Amino acid sequence: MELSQFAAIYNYLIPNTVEKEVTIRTYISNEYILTAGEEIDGFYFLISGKYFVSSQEITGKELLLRYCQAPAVMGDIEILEDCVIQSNCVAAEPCSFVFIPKQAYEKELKYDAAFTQILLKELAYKLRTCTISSRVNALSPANVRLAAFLCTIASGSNSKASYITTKNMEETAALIGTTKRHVNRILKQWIAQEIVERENDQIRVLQRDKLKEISEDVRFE
Amino acid sequence: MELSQFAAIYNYLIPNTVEKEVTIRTYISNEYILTAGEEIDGFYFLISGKYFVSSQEITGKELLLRYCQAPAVMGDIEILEDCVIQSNCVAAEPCSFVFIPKQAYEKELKYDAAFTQILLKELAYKLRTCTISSRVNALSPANVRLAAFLCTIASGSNSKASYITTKNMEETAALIGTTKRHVNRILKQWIAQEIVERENDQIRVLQRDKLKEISEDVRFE
DNA sequence: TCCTCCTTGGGACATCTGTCCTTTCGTATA
DNA sequence: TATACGAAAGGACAGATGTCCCAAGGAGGA
Repeated sequence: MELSQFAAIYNYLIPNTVEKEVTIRTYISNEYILTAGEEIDGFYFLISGKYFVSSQEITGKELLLRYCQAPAVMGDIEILEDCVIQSNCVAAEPCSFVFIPKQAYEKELKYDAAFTQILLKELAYKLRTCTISSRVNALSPANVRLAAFLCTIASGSNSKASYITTKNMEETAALIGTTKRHVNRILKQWIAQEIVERENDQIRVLQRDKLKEISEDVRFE
Repeated sequence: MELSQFAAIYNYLIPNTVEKEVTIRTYISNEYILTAGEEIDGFYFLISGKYFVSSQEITGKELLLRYCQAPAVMGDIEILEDCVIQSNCVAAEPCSFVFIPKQAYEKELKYDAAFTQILLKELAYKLRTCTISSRVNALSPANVRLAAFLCTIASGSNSKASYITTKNMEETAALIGTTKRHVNRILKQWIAQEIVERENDQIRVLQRDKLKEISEDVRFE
């Protein structure tokens, strides 16, 4: 989806913030934006920041579905399918959104051609990437997924070396669909190969190229 | 997505078949409808029959993405994202579609509110189910996926006992993301438990309840 | 300071799954 | 008929991954 179209929507919506019940919502790092199982209240158009989407099985197992940066929309599935929130959305860094209440959409935007085109493109994009990651998740072993994960979250940082805090290994492991134990196994192997090193609660990427090689073009975005 | 809305579209489109370049396309069992990597020529609205969608990795590995029955649409991702065909679509039984050429869509339907709503709902539905199956494929072991697969393809048949032809075990295995060898292992175990039996090239389901239990509510649809 | 609780890393083992290979069997062909 | 070829089942083994558990270390409270 092209940013220019998104920008058009933003420009259209933001000036009307007060009058049309359209507001800006902001979240801090690690804050839950949406929680699976709850009711959706409207559309969220990401303006800045990144968030990640994960979903949970009945068993409690979690899985990273994708990382999102602008332009991105939350709430589309839920409003269009009239269902509860399907996945957890958590801010990966400070995020701000243009928020459009569900009622405002139903009343004023549902048959707005420009708005619907934006939604269509966004949904098609999500579906295509979901299809790709579905295949990848199912067919790639855990070390490939872990490498892809590290590449993804390290993508914003310094290109020479990056530090990744592992304050919560349990959750990190769950996000890529495996266990802490197994992540440790993989890391230990990479440390032996000097691809990464550990220090306190940080994983430092030493050879990003190697990680990219291992991840085989898999990306969570 | 509700069938009634789909019916409305069909009723709207079909009478105009000749004038508007809208045609009916039919396929026999096992025929390829769309092949990944080729160009899309239009929208396909399923009227009758079932097809399945699978995708291939560079490695040649295949994975079942979903089974579709009416109402269902093919070509939406490709046209909206302007990309080549993302997945293979193969008729599971004789299928017929209302076919709308891409140009006809661009010219006459792109800003048609009713048509856009149909697309939106279909995309949202696909995205939701893709999300679910993504998680399931990634987190469920092969026996759960195989049970789900058998339940899905047996769902149309007699409820007491069903026969499934395994003319092509290799492909069946690939579809659920594993190998023929492993499928055999699982089947052997189920035969010992009298959940299924094999005869010639058929798998006969003896205890569908057990399979449903094993499949843990996983469905490819 | 000492105790307790929690988290983390990793050992041991079981299970899941893929790869390779052998045997068997049916079919086609000389 | 005998031979050859190929598909299918399954044995053997290795690697990937999950489960259970323990020891070490850090944080917080008595």
